[in-house]
Amino acid sequence: MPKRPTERLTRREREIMNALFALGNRASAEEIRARLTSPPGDSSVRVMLARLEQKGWLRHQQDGLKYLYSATTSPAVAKRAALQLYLQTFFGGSLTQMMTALVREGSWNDDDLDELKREIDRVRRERKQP
Amino acid sequence: MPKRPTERLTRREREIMNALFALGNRASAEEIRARLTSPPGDSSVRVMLARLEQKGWLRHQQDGLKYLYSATTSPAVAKRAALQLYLQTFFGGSLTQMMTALVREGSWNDDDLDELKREIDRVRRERKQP
DNA sequence: CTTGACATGCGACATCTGTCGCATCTAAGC
DNA sequence: GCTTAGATGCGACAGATGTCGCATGTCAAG
Repeated sequence: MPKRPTERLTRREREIMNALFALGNRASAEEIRARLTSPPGDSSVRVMLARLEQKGWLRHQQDGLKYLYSATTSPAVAKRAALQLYLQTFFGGSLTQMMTALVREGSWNDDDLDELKREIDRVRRERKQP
Repeated sequence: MPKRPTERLTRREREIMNALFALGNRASAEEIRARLTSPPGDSSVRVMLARLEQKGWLRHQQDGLKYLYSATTSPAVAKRAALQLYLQTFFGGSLTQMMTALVREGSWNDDDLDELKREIDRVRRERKQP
């Protein structure tokens, strides 16, 4: 009966979820609090965490005295959703367009570019034999 | 005297800004409204637009009878900020890591991969002569 | 057993959000 | 000159949001 996340996230709630993902989807109230902009009191953060859990976005597990929180939605799914929104907003939904733009605009060193090329070749090679 | 955006954006406000960028940073209230999830009444949207303008995130210009809105922050800057947040949240801030991950996970066709490689080569070549 | 250091969670509350109805104001057509 | 279609913006308002203080509970050290 882990309730499915339904209601939408507020600004602070979204911020908390992001912090949680940045922390590897496993963190205490205090670790999360430290990552928030203008960190509110610990009390406030725990209220938000409780609300998020209530809404079905989080679960917690006891760890000694404290709770460790993690998202019910997997990071992979959240990551994909966030990217989708970003693409839709700034690149008309085109992943290719974004990639080429980033290659062009990013500040890359030769090693990065090499690695990227290697990755491309590897993917293409694996594609040949399905 | 175009006031600098200061206060933070609410969920709906963020959604409106995103819609505006997706529309090429130049759109009417109605065009924006159509892009929102569970579009509210037109009256509501115009209140939000007015608030955003009040807060310094938007400006408007008359176009016949109606207003055309655009962000005071350039799309380029907004794009960069959004990416930064995404990277921080899901890839520890590493652009390289994200790129290789996307090459690996994305569903690419050969043309896309070719174009990407070509872009990489072009960037590397231009780098050689600074 | 008392005390401290940490945690959780409840109740309260000022403010912000999101939404709408309606009064107005053009511009164009009868 | 009326009327109509399409816009803007004001005032109101219920409910959501974000914050905190404090009561409570637990473990470990004195």
